[in-house]
Amino acid sequence: MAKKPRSLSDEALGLIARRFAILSEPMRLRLLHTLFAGELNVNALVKASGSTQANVSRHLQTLAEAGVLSRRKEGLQVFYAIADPSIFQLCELVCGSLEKQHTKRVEAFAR
Amino acid sequence: MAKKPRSLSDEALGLIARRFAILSEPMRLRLLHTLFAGELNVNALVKASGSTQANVSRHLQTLAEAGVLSRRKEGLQVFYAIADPSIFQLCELVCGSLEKQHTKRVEAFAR
DNA sequence: TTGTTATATGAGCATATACGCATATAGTTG
DNA sequence: CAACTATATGCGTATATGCTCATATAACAA
Repeated sequence: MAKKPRSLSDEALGLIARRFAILSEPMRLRLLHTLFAGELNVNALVKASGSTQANVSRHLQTLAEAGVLSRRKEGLQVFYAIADPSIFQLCELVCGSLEKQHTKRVEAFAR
Repeated sequence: MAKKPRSLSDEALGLIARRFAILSEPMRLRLLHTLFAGELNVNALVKASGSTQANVSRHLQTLAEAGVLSRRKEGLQVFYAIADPSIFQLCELVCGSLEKQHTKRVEAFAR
């Protein structure tokens, strides 16, 4: 069922492209990677990322609006967590693909 | 082994982000989707995409440079094909995730 | 050679967005 | 109420990139 050819509308293509665009910024990937260990508040993410509070806040909002992160307010603090588990698999897939590419390049020079 | 926590360098994050950026344009996704059926030359892709020859050529080059497509010259024509099979899984994952999101939204209104 | 076809590319324009700075808002404490 | 903390946001700027138009290049044919 997962293998049947899909016919994609312009709207669907736009949504898919948007999802990839969300993941196309190194700073957002760093935040996601930090959140792989579990829920964190903004301040913790600011410290872990080495970026500014304003910048981190904006990226978190972008990720939350896209449904990638969940947002939970507790007093003064806001906690973000990964809401879409497919993110793990997406990153694993891309990492694996890039590693394979790199291996092939190395082998091409080694012969 | 695939589940061990990865520690990602800035360079690795940049490469991963770059791969996602490659997939973040609707026109490139349309070209990839068309190529799911098999190898095609530029002209066929121009017709299938409804875009201009210059634009399609540029996008194909972007995808080929990223290692997503392969390039084969035969006389006057150039044939492109999907070189990285992980693309199929990436698109399936994203489509599945977006469908799930949509379903949840519908259910939220239905209650 | 000249002409024709298929593809690639240089230049300019328009748009999107990441970032920094300053400030606003919300919640807590006194 | 004021003061403090945690987070969000408005604005300006710089950069990246997608698109169009025109032209260049490459391969083939006559």
